[in-house]
Amino acid sequence: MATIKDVAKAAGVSVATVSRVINNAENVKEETKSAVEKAIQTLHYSPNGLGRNLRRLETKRILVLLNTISNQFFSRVVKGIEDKAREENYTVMICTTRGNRKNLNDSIALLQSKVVDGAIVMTREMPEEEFASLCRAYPIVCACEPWEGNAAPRVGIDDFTASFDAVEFLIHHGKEKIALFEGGKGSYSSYLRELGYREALKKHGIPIEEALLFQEGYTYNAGIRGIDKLLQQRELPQAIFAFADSTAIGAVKRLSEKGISVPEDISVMGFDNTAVSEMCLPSITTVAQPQYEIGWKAMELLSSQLNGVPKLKSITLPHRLIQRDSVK
Amino acid sequence: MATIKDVAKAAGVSVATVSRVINNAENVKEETKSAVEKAIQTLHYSPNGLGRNLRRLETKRILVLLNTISNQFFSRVVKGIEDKAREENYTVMICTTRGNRKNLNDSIALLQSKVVDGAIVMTREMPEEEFASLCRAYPIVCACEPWEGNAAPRVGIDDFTASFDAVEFLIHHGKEKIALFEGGKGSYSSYLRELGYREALKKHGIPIEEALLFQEGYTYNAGIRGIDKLLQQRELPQAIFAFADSTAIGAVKRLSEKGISVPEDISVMGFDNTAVSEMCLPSITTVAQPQYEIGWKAMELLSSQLNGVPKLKSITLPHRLIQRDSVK
DNA sequence: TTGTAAGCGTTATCAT
DNA sequence: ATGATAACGCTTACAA
Repeated sequence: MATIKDVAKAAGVSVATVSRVINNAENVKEETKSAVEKAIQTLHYSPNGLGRNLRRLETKRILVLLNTISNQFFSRVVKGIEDKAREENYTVMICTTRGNRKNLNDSIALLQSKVVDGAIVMTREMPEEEFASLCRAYPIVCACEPWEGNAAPRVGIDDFTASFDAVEFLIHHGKEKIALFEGGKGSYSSYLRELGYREALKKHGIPIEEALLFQEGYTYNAGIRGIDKLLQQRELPQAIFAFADSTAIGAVKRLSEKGISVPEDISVMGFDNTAVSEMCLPSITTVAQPQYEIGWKAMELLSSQLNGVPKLKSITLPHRLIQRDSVK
Repeated sequence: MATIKDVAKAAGVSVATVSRVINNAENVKEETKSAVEKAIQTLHYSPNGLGRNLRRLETKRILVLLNTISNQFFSRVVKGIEDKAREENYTVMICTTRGNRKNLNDSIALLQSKVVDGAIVMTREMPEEEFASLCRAYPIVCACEPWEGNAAPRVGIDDFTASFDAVEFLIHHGKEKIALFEGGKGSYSSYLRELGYREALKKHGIPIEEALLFQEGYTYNAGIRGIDKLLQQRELPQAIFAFADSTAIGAVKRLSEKGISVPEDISVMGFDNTAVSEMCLPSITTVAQPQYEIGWKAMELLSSQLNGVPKLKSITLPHRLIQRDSVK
C-alpha cells in the first residue's frame, strides 16, 4: 500500500503538502494540488486512518453495544442512532455481547484503546458499580434499559408508567385476572414494569396473585414456556400482559395450538410495537416505545458529550398504547 | 489518559519494559513486572489501540457489511460469523448501508484506512466492476448474495436449485398456477431463483404466465402489495412462492384480511426459514438456508485469507425444504 | 533482563 | 505556498 511519503515523492512535494491536499486546506497552489491528486490516482493511495486517528486522537466513530442484533426492537433504535450519527459525521459500529462477559470486555476494549470515541450502551452484563466506573471514564450514553445509577445519561421510556397504563387499559376492558410474562430477574426494566402492574391492580382494588407472574424472559420461547406453565393452573386468566411483543406472539401461538383463541378466550397484550406485532394474526395490542427517537436522542446526547458539553441529563420519552386485535 | 510513558516513569523503567509486561513477554523479572503492573493499576492505564495497530499494521477486527440489521435472516448469519471470529480472536464490527451509497463508502473507508483487517459483505450497492476492484484490493468475502464476478469468494446456497426444488415441491402438491413474489430487479439471488422457477415449470410442461411474476422486494410490505396486485387479476393462483419469509407473511396477512385463508384457499411458500416463519399462524412452509453455517464458513475463508492463505474458492452449502402449515 | 531508538502513517507547528 | 520536523502511543530490533 502506498503511503503519504510515496505520494510526496511521486509528486515531488513534501508530505505536508500532500496532507494539505488530502484535507482540502486553503493555501495550496492549484498546480501543486493537481500534481498531488494525479500522484494519488496513479498510486491508488488512500490515507491510513490509524495514523490520522493517532495524530488527532479522535476517530469519529462510535460504538453501539447490543446483546444481539436479532431483535426488531433494537434494530429500530439503531436506525435512529445511525441517522443522527450521519448528520454529525460519525460512523456507527455495532458490537454484540450475546450475553457473554468476554464479548462485553472486547467491546469495552474498543473504548479504552480509542478505536471509537464513545458508546451507546443498551445491554447490561456487568455489575452496576463496575459499569458506573466505566461511565465515568468514557463518553457513554445508555439507551432503553434503565438503571439505578446516573453516571451516564439514559434515554428511554418510563417503564413503570407505561406498564401501569397498559394494565389499567386491560382493567378498563373488564380484565381482572391478568398474568404477567416478564423479562427475567436480571432486567431492571422488567422490574419497573412489574411495579407498575402492582400499582395499577392496587389502585383498582384487585388482589395480586403471585402465581400469575412468570419470569421467562423477553423472547418468543418465553411465551411458549409461559403458556405451558399457565395451563397447569386450574383456571385461565382473562388476559396476559407480555413485556415483549415476541413473547406475546409465542403465547398466542401456543394458546392456538391448545385450541384456545385470542382474543375470544383470552386477551394478550404485548410491549414495544415491533413490526411483527402488526404482522401476525391476530395483530398484537401493545405498548409502543418511540424506538427511532430514543436512538436519535441518545446519539444527540453522546455527540454533545464528545464535543465537550458536560454530561447532560437523562431523557424520558413518551410511550403510547396501540390497540389492535389481541385484546377484546 | 495515561500513556505508556507515564507508566514507565511511574514504575521507573523504560517504555520497552512496560510494553513487554503488557504483552506478556517471557523475559521480564518478576519484580519489575509487578512494579509495572502496580503503576498500571494506579494510573488506570489502558494501552491505546491506535498506536498498537499502527505499529503492527493489523487490528484483529473485521467488518460485516449489511444493508440493515432489522432482518432476521442476516442476524443469524452474523451469529455464525461472530462465533467463528471469536475462535480466531477477531472482533466483529457491523456497519449498515441502508441502501445508501454514502454509507457504503464510509464503511469501505474503514477497509482502506486499515481500521479493520478485512470484511464480509452481504449487500451489493455498487456497480459490479467497482466492487470487483475492491475485492482485489482488500481481503473480502461475500456471503449470501451471489454475483457474477469471482474476485472474492462467496459463501451461500445454490439459489437456482433451491428455487427449482421448492417449485417442484409445489407442483407435486398439485399446484400448477404459481405466483412468484420476487426480490426486486436489482437482486441477483432473486434473478437466479426466477430461473429455477422457470426451469421447474418447463420440466413439468406447465406454461409460464408472466403476469404471475411480481417484483416487489424482500420485505413484509412487498407481500401486502403483491396480494393487492394479484387480487386485481380475474383468477387466484393455487400457490404463491415468496422469496422471503416476511414477504410470505405479508401475503398471508393481506389474504386473511380479504377473507381468503391459507392454506385452504391458496398455498403460500416462503424462503429463508427465519424465526418468524415458525412463529406465525399458519406457520410458513419454506426453503431453509443454513444461515449460521454460511456465516461461520465466510469467516473461516476470511481469516485464512488474512493469514496469508491465497484466496479460496466459493462455497455452496445445502438448502432444504421445511414443511409447515402454509402449503396443502 | 533491560534500555535505546527507530519507525508505523499521519497532522500540525514553525520556518522560510 | 511550501518544507522540515516533531509529535501521536506503541512495538521491536539491537545494544548493553
